[in-house]
Amino acid sequence: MVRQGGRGGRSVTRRDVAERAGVSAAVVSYTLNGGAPVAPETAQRVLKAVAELGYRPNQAARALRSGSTRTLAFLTLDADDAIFTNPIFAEYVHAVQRAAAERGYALYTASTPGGGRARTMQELREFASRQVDGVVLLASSEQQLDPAELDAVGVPWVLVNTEESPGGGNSIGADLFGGATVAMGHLFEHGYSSIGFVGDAPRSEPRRRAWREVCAEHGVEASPLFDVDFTREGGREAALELADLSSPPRAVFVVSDRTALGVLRGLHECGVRVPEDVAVISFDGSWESAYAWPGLTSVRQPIEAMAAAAVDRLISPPEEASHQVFPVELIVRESCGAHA
Amino acid sequence: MVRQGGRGGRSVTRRDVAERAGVSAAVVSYTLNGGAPVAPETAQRVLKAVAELGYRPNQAARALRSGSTRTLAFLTLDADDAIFTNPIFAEYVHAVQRAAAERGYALYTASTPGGGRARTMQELREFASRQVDGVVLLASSEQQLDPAELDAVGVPWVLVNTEESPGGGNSIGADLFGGATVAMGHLFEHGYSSIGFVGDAPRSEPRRRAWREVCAEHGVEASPLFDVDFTREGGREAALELADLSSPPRAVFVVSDRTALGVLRGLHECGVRVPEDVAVISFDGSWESAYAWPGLTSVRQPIEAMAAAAVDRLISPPEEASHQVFPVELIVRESCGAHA
DNA sequence: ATGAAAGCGCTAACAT
DNA sequence: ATGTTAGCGCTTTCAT
Repeated sequence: MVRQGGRGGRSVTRRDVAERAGVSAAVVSYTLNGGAPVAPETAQRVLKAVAELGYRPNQAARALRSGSTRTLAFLTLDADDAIFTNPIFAEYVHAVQRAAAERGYALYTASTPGGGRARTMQELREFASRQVDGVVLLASSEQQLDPAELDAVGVPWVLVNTEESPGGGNSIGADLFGGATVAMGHLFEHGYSSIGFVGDAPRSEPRRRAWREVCAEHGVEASPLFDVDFTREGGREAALELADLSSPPRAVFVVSDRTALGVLRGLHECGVRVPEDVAVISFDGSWESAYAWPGLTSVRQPIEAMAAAAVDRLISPPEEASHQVFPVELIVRESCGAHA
Repeated sequence: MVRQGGRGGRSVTRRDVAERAGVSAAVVSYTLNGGAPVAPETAQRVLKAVAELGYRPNQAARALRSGSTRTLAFLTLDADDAIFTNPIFAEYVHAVQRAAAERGYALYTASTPGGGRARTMQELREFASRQVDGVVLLASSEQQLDPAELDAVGVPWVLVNTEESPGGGNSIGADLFGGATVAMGHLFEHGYSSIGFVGDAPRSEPRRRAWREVCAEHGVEASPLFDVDFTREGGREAALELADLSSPPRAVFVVSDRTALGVLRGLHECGVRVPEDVAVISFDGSWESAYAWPGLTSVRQPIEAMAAAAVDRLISPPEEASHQVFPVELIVRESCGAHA
């Protein structure tokens, strides 16, 4: 018969340890949490008893008492499967998980499968009732959040993968505009003078803005624009359209690796060579970009640093909420045709 | 000033609700949990108060009292980055997360970055002390677990992504042997008669066994064997080796999509055409395989079904521990050269 | 340096 | 049908 869980009154409690060590229950707590000085010899006995009994403090009780569960949550606000379908998102969860673990926090993960804002708030309240110490929200372009409404739940939160929100609040994002500018500059530098844009981005979106402005600086028209889904299939469709054009652009800038993978696939299908016929440059720098064929030149987002910053913000909230921008880095591979 | 969390004595408790609804605290509980009959009209008042106050039961208190947190944990026993680097693993976490959510459970995720068995046990105990109701362990080929040791922690567990363990315990896995047999059969059926094997698998591993046996049935030598890392880079190295052979095999069976992606990449680098020069068939059926170039023919693992089964096993443990095998399905795409 | 005891918010057994 | 009450295991204040 297998013992079923630490529950059911079977498990070792602080009382058992106290008895075995011949001290009061309080001393066990002191020894373990350093709430008060304990004689070295006493501590020794307590620790021995803890080890012998295999005692682990009941975290539910600790949480009830202290108000903190030493737990964070990660909430994906995107379409249901984005979190495992978009490698950069998967990397984000993992990085947050690691950052949390390093600081002694456990991590809940959840997603709101297309439920919109109401669903997000519901999930946030669920985590609040689970007494989490903070929530990392992975932004989606579709879902507009209201900082005030978020604050009202009473759980510290930070929004990642986002631009600065006019509503304020704590948020973290990569330097999209800067990265796209560098990428576009790289393309022009290497002699491409007709550059298309692939992605699901509104006119004002930083990457799209950078595309337009850098084109303007070089006196060429920013065109064509492929406004497609932020998925592999979206990228593939853009490629098919492109291949059908009478005078296709000589290069394309794609908003994300996930979409770019679809572009690559679509171009292959049509027999369009990369980079000989069309050069491709992309954004994210996920591992996927490294093993694509040809290797995808991409603007790398510093996921680890951003994840760590997000966790730190939750654990020690800054005086004032703000948006934090992280620098990006162009990783040159084969798809842009400029590889050494 | 932002309110900091549901903790700190600020939050709404069952008492507040009781007062506002003009009932005792117990009735609030009854209304919410159905522990006892409540007059419809009273229930109405309670629910109204709950809504007005935005009350959510404190889960720490509930857990302390009832012993159940309605929480599961997902623990990856693999190299640190496998969970986001291997798409099929990422899909697994997500599927478990969904299955758990559908049943009203939250999910912790964690990984044991190369810490070996001791680290795993430690993590398991950590979850036990957090009063989780069960743990899904995602197996790694490197780490051998001892069911008895696992049981001793006192948390229900189930091992997924594994073959039957001689030590017993609850486990779940896909029909590796059957799937590989079908894949190999498909290759022979389409006229390939020299088939290599790429993967990090011991002699007795089901996929490798199937490769050997099906080759034997067709009277051909099972060769060459590329014993490489279970990573993209491993696959790439195998491809480079293969391209260097004086008489390379006409097809290869690769143990996983992740490795196969590396193979594809390596073959492209060497100018080896797929499937014209070498056909490739793989295992997992992750989304990655669909958008590879050429589309990867792969044996699809029923991740969702296995994830759901894992969660069900934890929530309602079977009388007797056992290993459960799930059927797989061959998805034919371009890489095997047999696409319609 | 150590112990006694209050109480976190909840569920459930028992009383009405 | 509703109220009263005893803890769940812990941290922490206040005594000693």
